[in-house]
Amino acid sequence: MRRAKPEPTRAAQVPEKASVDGLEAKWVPAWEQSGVYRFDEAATREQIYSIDTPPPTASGSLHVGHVFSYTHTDVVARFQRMLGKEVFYPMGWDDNGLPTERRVQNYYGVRCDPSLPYQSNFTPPQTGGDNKSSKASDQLPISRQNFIELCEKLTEEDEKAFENLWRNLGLSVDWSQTYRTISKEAQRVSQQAFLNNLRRGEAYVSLAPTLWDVTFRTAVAQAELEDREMPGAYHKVGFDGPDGKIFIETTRPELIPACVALVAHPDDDRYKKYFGKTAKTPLFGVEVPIVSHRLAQIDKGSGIAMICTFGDVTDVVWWRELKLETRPILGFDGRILQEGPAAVLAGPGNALYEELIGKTVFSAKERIVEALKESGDLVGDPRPITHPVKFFEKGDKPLEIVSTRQWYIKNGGSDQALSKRLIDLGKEMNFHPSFMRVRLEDWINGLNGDWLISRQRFFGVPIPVWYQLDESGNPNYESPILPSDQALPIDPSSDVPIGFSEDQRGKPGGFIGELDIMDTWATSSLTPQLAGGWPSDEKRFKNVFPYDLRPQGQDIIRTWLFSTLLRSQLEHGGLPWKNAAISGWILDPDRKKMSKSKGNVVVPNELLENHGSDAVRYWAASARLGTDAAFDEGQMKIGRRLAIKLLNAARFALSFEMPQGVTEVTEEIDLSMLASLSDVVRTATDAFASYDHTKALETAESFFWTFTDDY
RNA sequence: GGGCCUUUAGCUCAGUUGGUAGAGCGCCACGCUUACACCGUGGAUGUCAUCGGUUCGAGCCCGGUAGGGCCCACCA
Repeated sequence: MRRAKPEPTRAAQVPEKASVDGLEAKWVPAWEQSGVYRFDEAATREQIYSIDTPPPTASGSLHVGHVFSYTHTDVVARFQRMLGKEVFYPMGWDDNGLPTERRVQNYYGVRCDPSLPYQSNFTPPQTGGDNKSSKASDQLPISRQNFIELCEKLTEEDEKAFENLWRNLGLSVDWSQTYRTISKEAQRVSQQAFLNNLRRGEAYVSLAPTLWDVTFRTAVAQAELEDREMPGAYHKVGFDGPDGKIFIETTRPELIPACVALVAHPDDDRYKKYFGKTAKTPLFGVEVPIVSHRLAQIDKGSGIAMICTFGDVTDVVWWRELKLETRPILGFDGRILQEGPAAVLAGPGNALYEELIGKTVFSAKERIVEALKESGDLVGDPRPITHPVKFFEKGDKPLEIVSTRQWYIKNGGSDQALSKRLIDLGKEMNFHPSFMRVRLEDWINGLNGDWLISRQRFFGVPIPVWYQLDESGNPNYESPILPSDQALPIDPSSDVPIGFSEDQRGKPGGFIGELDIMDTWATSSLTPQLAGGWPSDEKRFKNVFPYDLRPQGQDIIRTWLFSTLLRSQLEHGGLPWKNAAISGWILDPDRKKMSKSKGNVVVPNELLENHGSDAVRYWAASARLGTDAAFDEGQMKIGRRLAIKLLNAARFALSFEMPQGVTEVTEEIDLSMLASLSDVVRTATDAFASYDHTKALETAESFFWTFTDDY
């Protein structure tokens, strides 16, 4: 039987003066106590409307944008409840991952050094440091476990602040249904889904050139990239060709020791004669083949380029397709490797390479340019340009490319059938507004490889595998040792695989644990499963999955929406939700996107205090889905005025004696009012049903003013 | 290079299947009319970015151009 919901209370007495102040303090505890928004597990699927709520990054700061989009969702939840639906409206916190680590570093003044031992009763050197990045040298190195404990402590505090904001905003969330992406349960779900992917051949490990952030010392995925315009310079450099100098133009002369070939377009008459022959690199005198490839651009620079391992992603394509040699010179720290390529060490540039060892890319470039000038291999002065350079979206230094062993999940980037299936699923999904669908399609069509999910970080869900060591102590990466499903969650760096004992860790014939953790999105992509109790609570999961609604921001279509769709297809063979409601940005009054770095962010708590929750919600609700909205306190003042007017109108209506014994409305003016009211109800209901809350608001509001002014 | 959205009153925005341009804010004038001064009543305000096409008729449909915002792309 379904639990009876409390009746809405009708105002028992009419207050002296209507006021919207203090409503939050009154209703937040009242809702909590009555449990009016609790999800009823006894409801059947037809009675349920389920929402896969975005778990905000708990380590981020609260933002008006949050208030804006979460209000859109709440409006839908309340409408569905009015229709009589049992609404599943949980809330999660995305608390694992890099943003948390960075916040902990700055907040407590520490950094993680996995080689250090655990300290009990550890007190961090500071609390409450700001979010500006502090220098690594000022941070106290602490053990992995100490670091993780601080992460857990701080995220719990941050989550409380979020919850308070949501409660004050009046979100009708079921606060008994919360989840954290770092919790044991979330780790279990995440590891289980990963193991399922692995067993079905959808997850795999591979040694390959990988985009690498030298500051965070981790691999990053395609979805986390962004381009930034950076100053650079073309350096015209001469190679010794078969019949004299061949000039190339490069922005990265420091990679000359990593050069493995020269490449030009197959149709380029200037260079055709050289294909199949070789040239010698300047300074280092390494002999490299001259090859042809369609991606070489005739009109770019001199039309012939050097291929290095690896300067950019095109180099990777050339290297792979042309089966070139590998001459890496950059380490994980972004500095020139101690151990240079054999061909370089054996050549005339040996001494110069020795000088470069340990230098950053920047200083290596300076030294190389100097050397090129001395040798006469640099023609003219470097020509300054600005060009787009790939960055990790959270990083400060350009990404490098290094060869590493990483875990991947198939995402259609190298699988046409899967790619097509995902696009078809996208077409099955209702996007609100519908034009947002093309962003998903663009993304799927533009994928150029599988999803790299491993991260060389600390605070996250461990990849749950071990590797067996052979007699010489070399790990067998091809067939990892898996835990049993019942054992999850596990941490392979402290747990031991079945059939082994701890003293075999790291020993020949024994095992080692995978150290990498999974990317945040590898867990966030499972929010439908996490909130829905998969895989243990089958009844709950069947009742809420596939969800009715996924609300989210337009900026994370390529990440959250896409990866959730992917995991759902891989695990369940279909859509994770029927509707995706996409909210827009908040722009400041100058129509620029609000962001922390611009210093134009408005703190939501102050807004709620100054204007009242209803007023802020009114502002949020007056913006359509998918449309960027200006931050407009004027609109909040109108909302506040409307709320007060409503209270006053109610006060006025309640001041009349109810006539006794009258059961029928007969006055024409009354009938007319009721007729237009029912039009309003119909229009507003239709609008809500098609996720058009602004029309519903406008219709109701305009009727209300006619009602108070004229009726 | 490809794509999406957007351009309507000073501001923020509506304008349903084509049929004489709308709201709120702001502005101006008038009103202390016991629900509301956190108010009410009344008023002024537009070459619907631009050029062309379809049509009896275009803010709306079609094509071009420009401004603004965003996404994607292998960017030596």
